[in-house]
Amino acid sequence: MSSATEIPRRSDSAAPSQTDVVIQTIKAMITDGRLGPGSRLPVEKDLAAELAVSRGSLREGVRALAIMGVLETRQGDGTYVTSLDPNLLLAPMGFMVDLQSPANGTHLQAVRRVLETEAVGLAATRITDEQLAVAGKILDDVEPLIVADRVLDHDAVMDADIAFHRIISRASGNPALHALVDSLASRTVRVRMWRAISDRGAVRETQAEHRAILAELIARDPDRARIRMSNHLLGVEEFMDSLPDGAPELSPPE
Amino acid sequence: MSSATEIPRRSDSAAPSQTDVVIQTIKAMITDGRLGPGSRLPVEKDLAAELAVSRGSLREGVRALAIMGVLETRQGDGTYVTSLDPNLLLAPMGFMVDLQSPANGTHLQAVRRVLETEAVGLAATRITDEQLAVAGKILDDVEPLIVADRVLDHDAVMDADIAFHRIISRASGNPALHALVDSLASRTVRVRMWRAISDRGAVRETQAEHRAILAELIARDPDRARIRMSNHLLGVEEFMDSLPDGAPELSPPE
DNA sequence: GGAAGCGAAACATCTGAGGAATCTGCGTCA
DNA sequence: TGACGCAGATTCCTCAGATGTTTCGCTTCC
Repeated sequence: MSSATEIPRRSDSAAPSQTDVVIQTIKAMITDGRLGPGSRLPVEKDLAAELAVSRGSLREGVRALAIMGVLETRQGDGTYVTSLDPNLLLAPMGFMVDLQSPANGTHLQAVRRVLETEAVGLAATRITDEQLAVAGKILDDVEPLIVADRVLDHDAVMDADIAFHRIISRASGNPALHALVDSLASRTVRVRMWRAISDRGAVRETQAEHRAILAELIARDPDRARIRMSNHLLGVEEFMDSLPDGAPELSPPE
Repeated sequence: MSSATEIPRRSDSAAPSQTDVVIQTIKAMITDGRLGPGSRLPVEKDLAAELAVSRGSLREGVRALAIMGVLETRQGDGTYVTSLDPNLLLAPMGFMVDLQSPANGTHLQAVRRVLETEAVGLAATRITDEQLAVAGKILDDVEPLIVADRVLDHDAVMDADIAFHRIISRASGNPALHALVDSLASRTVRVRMWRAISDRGAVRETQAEHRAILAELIARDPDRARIRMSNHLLGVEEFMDSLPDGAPELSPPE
């Protein structure tokens, strides 16, 4: 084996904790088909006995899986397997994206650009007239919030940005792609993004790029839509790269 | 809002469990900068008191974060924040990919194709001679295992496949991209993939495609490398699409 | 027949205890 | 003086029991 680089492996087979046993066993139950979406798990006491662990350890494992969106516990009812939809399982990824340092944020942004470019290309031939109308309305509603390259309501503009991109990725028809793009462009990431755009006085420019993307979608032209989206996100990347970096929310010394 | 599909939202603000409090608080500590990579957390007792939860609830939250690769607990020592590297944080995503149904597997495969195509394009201008040599050796070593379109050692061929693609994505120079590609092409996914390839008698063809990709990398030609990779993964997608589908070993009857 | 009420079932949380692994400081010895 | 080994302290790991809260299903009553 080419063990090669020093990949830090947490799951040393040496000491699998009780909680790890729980997680691995339940995962195996699902992949084996013993448990399917919507299935109900045995009650805590029984399952703990079956896996030969205490209820406390079982709960730790179940909770971890619940956080990851695999299981869902309902007090007074029971524990169930979720639908296992991509949106549900990829949601926690946004959590991890938030924890990335700004340096890696640049890398993630590049990934996002690639994926959204693909998404807009797919969407160009699949997006419905209704979706196009909604996207257009989003851009229209934002317009009055921008005056002389200053933003009146940052949150509203950001929400519109999220909604606009989300409609497009959803229209791609690939739920996994949609979920992934959504995770990569979490709210935390976008806060940094819009600060960069705002600092550079590029709010109107960004808005214009959005309109250009929408125009290509209306024209149902995948190639041109890709170019517009790619250009749009490339611009955002440049803004973020030139950001002073530094800690996320920490008040910059200057 | 276009609430659209009935996405089951677990995080109803109505009832944030104690464990959720723990997770959110610790996450906030990290994003705020109060805790950085390598930082040590207060001991269980103190932290539980600070967050006003019992040790058990605290442990559930800490464990969940540990599973996600954010924290690392060392018995007898303490609890620490990990390096927060993309490889570490995106690793659990492979777990979620494994749980996807075959139907969504097709969608994930499409995402993988897009990302790996980008990766190979970036790698073409950055890959080192050493990495090229290793990639070449991987393909050479696999050759004798294939005779008349039959595979002697499935595991070995699959490992080689993983290693080949991994070297390329690593050479892209984008750690986030590398980590993501790695997660999408988990071992479980590849098992299905190679079964499809094998069933279609396309083993030699696949090997030839790998060699074509390597040739373009040696030539340092990003455009051609992209085409080769895209073609390669598109072929794999087709094989998988034509697979009898159906759940692996799922027995729905009750 | 329908609705309100009761009780069982199940998860949520807390508390206390003992065990195992690790680190630290001190003493001993060469 | 330096290295080694041992004991204590620290910390996480696991377990067990008890109580609170929520939900579901059945019964009873109007």
